[in-house]
Amino acid sequence: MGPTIRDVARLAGVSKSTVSRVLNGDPNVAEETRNAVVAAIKEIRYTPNALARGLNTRKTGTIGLIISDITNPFHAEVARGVEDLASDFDSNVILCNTDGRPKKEAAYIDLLVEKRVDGIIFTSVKTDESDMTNLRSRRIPFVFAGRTLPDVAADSVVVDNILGGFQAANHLLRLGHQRIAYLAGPSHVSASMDRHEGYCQALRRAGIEPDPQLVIEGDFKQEGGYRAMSALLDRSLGITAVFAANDYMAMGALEAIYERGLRVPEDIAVVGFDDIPFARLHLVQLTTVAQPKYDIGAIAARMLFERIDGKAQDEPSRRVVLPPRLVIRRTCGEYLGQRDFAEPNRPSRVAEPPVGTT
Amino acid sequence: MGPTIRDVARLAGVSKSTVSRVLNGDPNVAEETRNAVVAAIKEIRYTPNALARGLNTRKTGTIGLIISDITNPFHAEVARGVEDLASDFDSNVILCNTDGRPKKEAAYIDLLVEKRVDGIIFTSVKTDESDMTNLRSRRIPFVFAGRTLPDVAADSVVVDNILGGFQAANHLLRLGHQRIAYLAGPSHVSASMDRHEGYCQALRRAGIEPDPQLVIEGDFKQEGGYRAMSALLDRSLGITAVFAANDYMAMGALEAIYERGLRVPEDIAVVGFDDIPFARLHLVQLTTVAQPKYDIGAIAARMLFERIDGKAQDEPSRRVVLPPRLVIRRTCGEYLGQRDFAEPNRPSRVAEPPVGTT
DNA sequence: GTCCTTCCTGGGACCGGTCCCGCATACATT
DNA sequence: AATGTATGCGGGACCGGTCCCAGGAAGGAC
Repeated sequence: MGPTIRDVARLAGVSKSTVSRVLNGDPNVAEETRNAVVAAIKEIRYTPNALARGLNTRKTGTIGLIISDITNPFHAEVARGVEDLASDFDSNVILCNTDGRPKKEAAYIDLLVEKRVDGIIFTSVKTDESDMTNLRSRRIPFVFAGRTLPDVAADSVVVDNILGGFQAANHLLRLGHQRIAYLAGPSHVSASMDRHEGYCQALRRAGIEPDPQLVIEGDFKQEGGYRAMSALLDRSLGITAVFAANDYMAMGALEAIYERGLRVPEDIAVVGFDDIPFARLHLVQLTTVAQPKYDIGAIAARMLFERIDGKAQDEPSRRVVLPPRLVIRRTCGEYLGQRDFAEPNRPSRVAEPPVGTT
Repeated sequence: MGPTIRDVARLAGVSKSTVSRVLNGDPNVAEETRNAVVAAIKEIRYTPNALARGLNTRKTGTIGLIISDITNPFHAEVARGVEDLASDFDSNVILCNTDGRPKKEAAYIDLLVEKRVDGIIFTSVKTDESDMTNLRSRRIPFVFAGRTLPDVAADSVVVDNILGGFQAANHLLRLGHQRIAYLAGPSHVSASMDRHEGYCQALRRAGIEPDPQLVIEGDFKQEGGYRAMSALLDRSLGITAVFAANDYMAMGALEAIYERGLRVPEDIAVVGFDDIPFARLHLVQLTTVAQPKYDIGAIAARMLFERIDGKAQDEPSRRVVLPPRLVIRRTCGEYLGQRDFAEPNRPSRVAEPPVGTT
């Protein structure tokens, strides 16, 4: 259909090998020849066919991003980090929303393998081990962003969830709270477990034995946070503060609290996790533990490209742990009154991934 | 590297043509032969190479999605609609964030053309006409989602922005407001212009001549909404209500209003546009004009695939106009007190695109 | 002048599929 | 028995590039 490399060759009066050389910036081409080829390319508006190229270079310049739901602002921010970095590496990102369903995930992986993507980034929550070994045997590199799979030896970049949980609980403790509830995520998610672990550590360090009654499981969504908080309040357990495993659940919790005519933070203090955009809204001012969402994606992508480019070909798997950051706003009572607009979350230059090998 | 179709053929004792037939579900294959081939495929874990296939079928099963920023919840929702539908059509979506920069957009288009995507969906704001004619000449179908380019004859699906603007202003008018400000988006964006047009129509119908002083330009972002609203309030123009061209700017406006110690809706009523998730937060309860974001993406994708599959090959370009929907919450004073959780925004079955030809 | 490099270029196998064409066999038709 | 037709399968050109290999021309060393 469109013009091919042969058409260019014919017009420029050279062989297709030479055109190919020009296309790939081979220095061993006479200036004159190069100009002729470039002119011919312009003239017939030739665009190389990446399929044909990929067929024998075994590089497609495309990576897959497996994500549970791009509609979730946390994931959107991670995705943005991934895409920006891919763009720097002249790569494209294929977006795959799995809604956390293993079947969808497996189907997507198959598709990505068929398309011979250069690598895959996983953000989604559950992942089948057999898929991993499949990818491994096909030598398709992959990395986990924002989560990790205990048994799979693979590159990953995560936030220190234990530390984050500790920071959240510790902040509440130093404000004098003693009865602090934890709104957990689904029990199989390691992030939620780790945050709980940090919460327990903080309590124990303060000489308080964690009370299992104060822990209730949610689903990482607003509705679940609302229900969990409502249930907690109904039991009148003397709670004065609550730490939600993510901001969405904190949102639901706030709602439940306000609905009962209670005040935040006077009656109940609230801390979230993630620092999604809504948390910094003037009306909300949620105190929360911020994750470097964009960096998680960007660093994961950088690690992936290092594998792809063969720089880190056969190194052992690396695990980058990023620090969480407590952002103090209004919902715990230390509101300082200043505006707090979206901070620039797109570093002009993404930092090299901190070394940290496992 | 990996096993090829020849390996399968050898193992099954047939020719590669036959394997290809099995792969593509050709009925003219003996049951026995088919079984042998399937078994061979299983045994050596063969995965067809989509590059090789695409090279001569001229179909890649991949579409491009050009978007300004996936981090924007409006776009994320549209993207989700696109991706879900692509998935139904066994296609993948390549995500391209342009930040509205024409240069980035042009670069992405080139890349997508090189990869021979089956089609492209545009959501981003500015688009170079020459890129369009380029795509046209290469016979790569494309459709606009959520916006339209006046001079380019192409498929598009948009919300009726004039009607939306009318609904917003009309709602404020029937609540008794007379001095209604409009926080516009960038002046070159047709959506903002159209919403302004609807706003003017509503005012005129109520016998009020629109006052240019009450219109101020923002940037579709929170910060811009904050600045615009602050400027407006500083001028003491007797404003009792404000219509923001999108929810982000409404957020900023709310902030400016609260900062001055004014109350919403008692002192100033606020209406937004889009209905992004934050708008329904209990703490915010923003009255706004909802766009069917998911459907915009899904319908755009459906239209694109109709072009790709040749069903709508040479039909004239179609323009689908979706109705906006006024969602009354708290910020205008008709708060009814009921909770308002995320409504199910993923239709199990996406409606056929309403016919409507241009 | 001969030989060796270095630079530039062309030829052609190959990447891994699809698909057209042609052939063999089996069975129905006249 | 001769002819026609449907089914099942193999051979090989082709999609549009990359890249190895070989060869010619030019320049330097002896």
